[in-house]
This record gives sequence, C-alpha cells and structure tokens, in this order.
Amino acid sequence: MEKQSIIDMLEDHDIQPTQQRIEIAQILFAQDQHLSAEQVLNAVNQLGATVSKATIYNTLGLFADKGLVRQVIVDPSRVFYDSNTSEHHHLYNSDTGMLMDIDARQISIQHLPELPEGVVAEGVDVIIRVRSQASA
Amino acid sequence: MEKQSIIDMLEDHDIQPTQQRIEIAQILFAQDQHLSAEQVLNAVNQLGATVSKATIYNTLGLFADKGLVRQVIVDPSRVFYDSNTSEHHHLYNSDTGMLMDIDARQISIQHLPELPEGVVAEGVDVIIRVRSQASA
DNA sequence: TCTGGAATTAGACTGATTTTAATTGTTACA
DNA sequence: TGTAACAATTAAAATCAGTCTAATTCCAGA
Repeated sequence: MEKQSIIDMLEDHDIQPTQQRIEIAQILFAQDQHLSAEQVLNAVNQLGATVSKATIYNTLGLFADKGLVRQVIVDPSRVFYDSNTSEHHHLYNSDTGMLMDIDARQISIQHLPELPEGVVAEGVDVIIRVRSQASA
Repeated sequence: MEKQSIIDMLEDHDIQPTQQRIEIAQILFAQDQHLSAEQVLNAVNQLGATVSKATIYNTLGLFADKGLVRQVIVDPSRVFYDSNTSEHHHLYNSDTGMLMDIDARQISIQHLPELPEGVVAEGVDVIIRVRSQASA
C-alpha cells in the first residue's frame, strides 16, 4: 500500500498521520491479517524504525476506536487486531493459535434478541472454536 | 446443591472429588453464573475454607476441560467461567462488565462453513457486544 | 520564530495467570 | 493396616500482556 494512500486513510478517519502511525498502518494493511500488539511491534522494528511499545498500544487502540481495525478477542492471553474490517466472523484453532476469517454470508443469524434498556449494540462476534484432531 | 450430588457430578466427569474441588463446585453451581477466578477465590474463602490461588486456577481449568463449566472469553483482561453449560450465547456490556446469557434458540445460525482438514469443531460462541448509551 | 497541545518514549508498574519446588493427601496393595 | 507411589495442594516467585508516568519531542498555527 502506498504511503500517500495510508495518509489519506488515516486522515479520513480523523487520525493525525504521524511517522509512527504510518509505519504501523503500513504493517497492518499490507494484507488482511490478525496480528497481536507484540507482532506489530516486532514487524515495525524489523523495518529499521523504532516505535516504542507504548505507542504500539496507543496506536492500535486508536485505530480500533476509529474503526480502522477490529479487536478480536478469542484467546485469553492476548488481543489480535484484524485489518479486515469487512463484515466477517472467525474460526479459531486454540491448539495452533491459527485464526481464520469466515465470510459473514456463510453464517446467517436469524433474529437477535431485544437488548436491555439503555444499551447500544456494538457488534456481534461469532467464533467457531476448533482443535487439531480429537481431544477433550 | 447438596454435597453428595456435587461429589456424584464430579465423579461422573472423572474428577476426583477432593475437599477443595467440592468447595469450588459448590460456589460455581449454586446458580447459573459467570465468575472470574478471583471471584471464585473470594467466594470460597469467605466460606471460611482456604483454597490457594493455584488450586483455584487448576480446578477451574480442570472443570473446563471436563466440560463442567465453560470458559467465556469476552474481556481481554480476564476469563469468566460459566456454570451454565446448556447451549447458549452471551451478551456483554464492555462498559459495565455485565455478562448475560442468551438462549441459543433466540439465535439461529444457518449454515456453518466446512472446516479445514484435520480439525474438529469444539463449539460456536456468539457474543453480542453492547455499550451503555451512545459512544464511539 | 514561538508556543501550547498532541504524540512519543523509556521504564516502572499492575494484575491475571503460570510455574516452581516443597508439602500434604489419597490409593492400592503387600 | 502400613507404606510406597502418585495425585493434589500450597506459598511464593516468576511471567507476561497491557497500562501508566513523567519527561521529552514534535508540530500546527499565530
């Protein structure tokens, strides 16, 4: 993805395009993928640049707030950031840690229940949990 | 729940009914609920007994493996253990931390995608994420 | 060029969970 | 019934993702 289109994307989402944010975005949007904060940190720093851990977390949180990425909470030990923001669900293999996208059209949710008072829907996550082979 | 029926339940699931496990089970199965490890620790120890943190974690993990409780992963900061093992989904308010059950019959999933090779389905989690009032 | 707010940083800190290494049951069978 | 072998429990230390702090750096706008 070109640097200028990344800058445009950030500005479209009301995010000041700083050097660090651009580098993080370049990693994230190189392809649809699921990265943990630590993976982003390593990837960014392998490009020579140095971005601090705090900035990685600040930026991923900011991107998630602004709708550029989506947090995927499937593993108790860490959050994944999904650079595919089209509507879709996930398949997670807890043995291998592999996380796959599932097209939302492959799963249809018939009717959502009425929500409690004073509450606003944020989204619906569907996670298909699998394991390698047979196991308890 | 009576102590004897708890012991029976544990044995039915190939779990040695030790003193500590019985106490933990008594807390968990007093009603359908979602408790974090820390909440279980506090609840157990309020009954006078003392169960160590390590045993709480070991036991909750064991119960989950054996199908007595279900881990609910909705919050990046901690795991909830759900003593309702009937088929159902969840509604999670990330502002308040409130976690509610949703009867599985209220949501119908039309067709699951084919799974990758060498992989076994464990289950499908549906999480409806909500917030209090309007917010980003 | 100057200035105030925003962004970044290193490093300390937190809190959930795990590990360690030692102790305490429990069970099976001689 | 005693005891060896193994399972469970424990306190305390360790780990590790994520957050916070306080100081510095970076800009955008006047």
